Amino acid sequence: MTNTDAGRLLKQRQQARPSLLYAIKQVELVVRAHLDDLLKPSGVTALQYTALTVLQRREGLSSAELARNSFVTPQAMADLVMSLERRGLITRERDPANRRRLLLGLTTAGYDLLASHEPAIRALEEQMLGDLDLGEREAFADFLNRCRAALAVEPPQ
Amino acid sequence: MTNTDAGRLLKQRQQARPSLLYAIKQVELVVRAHLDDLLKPSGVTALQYTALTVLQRREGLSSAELARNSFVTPQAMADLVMSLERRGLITRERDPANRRRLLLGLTTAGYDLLASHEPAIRALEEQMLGDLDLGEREAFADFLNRCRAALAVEPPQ
DNA sequence: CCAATTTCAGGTGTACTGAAATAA
DNA sequence: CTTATTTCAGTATACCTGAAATTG
Repeated sequence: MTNTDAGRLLKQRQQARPSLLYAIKQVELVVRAHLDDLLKPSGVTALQYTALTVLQRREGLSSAELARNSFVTPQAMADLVMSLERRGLITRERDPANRRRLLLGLTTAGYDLLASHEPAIRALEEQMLGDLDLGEREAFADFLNRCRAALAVEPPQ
Repeated sequence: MTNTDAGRLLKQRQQARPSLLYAIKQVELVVRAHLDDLLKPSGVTALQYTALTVLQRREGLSSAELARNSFVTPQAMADLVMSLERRGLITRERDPANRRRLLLGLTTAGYDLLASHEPAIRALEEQMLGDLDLGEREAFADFLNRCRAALAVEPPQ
């Protein structure tokens, strides 16, 4: 069967129910839109905020490790890390055990920024999950973790 | 309590379990990384591919409607739409009932492109869900739809 | 010599704000 | 007159490839 044949068949049945891949993307899109609105006043993007929350949980990561965590190139993460450093939200210090690496950590300003947004972020998550009971939330988290594990070579933490 | 106090408290307990917002973002990140690799040979980005799948399900949308569906500005979507038209994957035709609107539709080349990638996309979804049985998949889809509905003013479709 | 981290250089894609033209 | 859609112009950020320097 040629591609054109396949295309015509697809056009004929015209169904193509939305996939779970698409459903995940849609939820992520609407979450990001809300996050952008929420974070705009403080001048950090959703991407920068996410990087800060990762550093909060795993202090002492290098930029390269952070890049692997987010599936981007080390160069792309370097841009983000430098802008966070310029804003005074993170520090970079040579790893004494391996002088190639620059270990990242949050400054007090970084912690303050996270703390100041925590209530609104928590409220956003609560709005998203409002309809789900405790058991459903646990199942949801479990599904997401299993999906990530099934696609990732190395699960982040 | 000042922000600085909150920041210190957060630093002290050092817990901050990953949120469901973050778990969703992580799954979306790893899916997008796989999608990019998959689509790279054909020269379309994951965003362009997603737009094509939306048009496949809902032919006759305008660019502005597509933009609202993806929570981006009409200008941002116009860029994407024009590049799809330049590649010959979609058509734009004046809506006879409302001559402001340009209705979007897939060309045969557009359908062929979707059809040629369908098996790999389906395999990617299967790899992601490999661990989940049928009942869990239905519950997962249900959770995602309820989360989107809880955050979106207007559910797409 | 090879691998990992960082940095420099340059290019492209994405999405934004602001503003204007057209049509309902 | 107001609103929606599209288009034009300019800008910032994000992310990429390629290459070089440093260290292990």
